[in-house]
Amino acid sequence: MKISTKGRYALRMLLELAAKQDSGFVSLKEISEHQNISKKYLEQIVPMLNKSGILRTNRGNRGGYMLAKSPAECSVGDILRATEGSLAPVSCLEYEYNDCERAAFCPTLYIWEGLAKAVSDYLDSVSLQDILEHQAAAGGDDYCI
Amino acid sequence: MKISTKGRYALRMLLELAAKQDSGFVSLKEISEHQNISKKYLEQIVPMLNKSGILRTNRGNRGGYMLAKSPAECSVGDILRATEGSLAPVSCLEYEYNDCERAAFCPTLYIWEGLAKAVSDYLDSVSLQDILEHQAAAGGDDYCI
DNA sequence: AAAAAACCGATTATGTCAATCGGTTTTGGC
DNA sequence: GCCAAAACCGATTGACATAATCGGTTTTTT
Repeated sequence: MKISTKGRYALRMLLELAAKQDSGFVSLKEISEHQNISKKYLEQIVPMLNKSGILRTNRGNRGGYMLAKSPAECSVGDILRATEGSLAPVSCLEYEYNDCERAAFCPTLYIWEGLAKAVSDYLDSVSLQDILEHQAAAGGDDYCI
Repeated sequence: MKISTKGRYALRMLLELAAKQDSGFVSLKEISEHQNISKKYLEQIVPMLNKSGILRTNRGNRGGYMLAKSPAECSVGDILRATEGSLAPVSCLEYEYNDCERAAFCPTLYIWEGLAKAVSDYLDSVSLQDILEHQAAAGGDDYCI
């Protein structure tokens, strides 16, 4: 039941972009140095966020990334779904339609559905904007992980 | 964010014990055959449940296991916490006291705390008894996983 | 033309998960 | 008392996902 580094790093990267919304495109080099995360590893995470329409890209010299939406419209749920593959707690809930033939008779399936809903509901309720505001009130920017 | 086979198998084993509450001690052989789970693998799971006071054991011939509490007192949260190691979504929340020196300044920590609470609250709200009743209404006993 | 950036994909190292193997100890029944 | 059946113990293996690195190509601005 762990969130992987991909998801956590993506969140940190996007929080930095959210804070620098008005500075135009920000390069991976800058993010990687600030966040102390390998640039090469971030390069692997970026396509996942692109595919979900979370990022806008500029290539070439002076290129970089910025948020495609406002921080308030960008939920932690969206970010983690894009980078974790899926937030489903069991594999049979990974796709929209459960193709397991025993699904109709599985006594525990509704438990996992309930858990998936609890997780999604919570993560969808928090936006990058919420975190920025919380951060402004608490005043830190030194990540545990 | 996946629940491992240990947790899922433990839940299935304990559901069988809950259903057979009045039959005295049930052997692993019987459970493993019913659930189609390797007996040897269940042997690895059992000590985790024992340590948490979920099971009662009888050794020797005619021995086996039974629930230490009533199914209504046994929550899915307790079972998964015992078998998954921890339900924490990030490692710095695995122990009661967060010993990470940056914890006070981490902008994302409160997100993970909120997620941990959402997960725990939901899983603690479901008991083996609830599943048995749901199962009686729906009528299946063929597990997906 | 050169520098800086995004992009691409292959490789490796590590670690956890899932499961198996080969035993020892305990206990009830004959 | 013996034996079969059960729980108990811990070491080993195989497979897979994670985390990260390496070595490049392409695009774009200056």
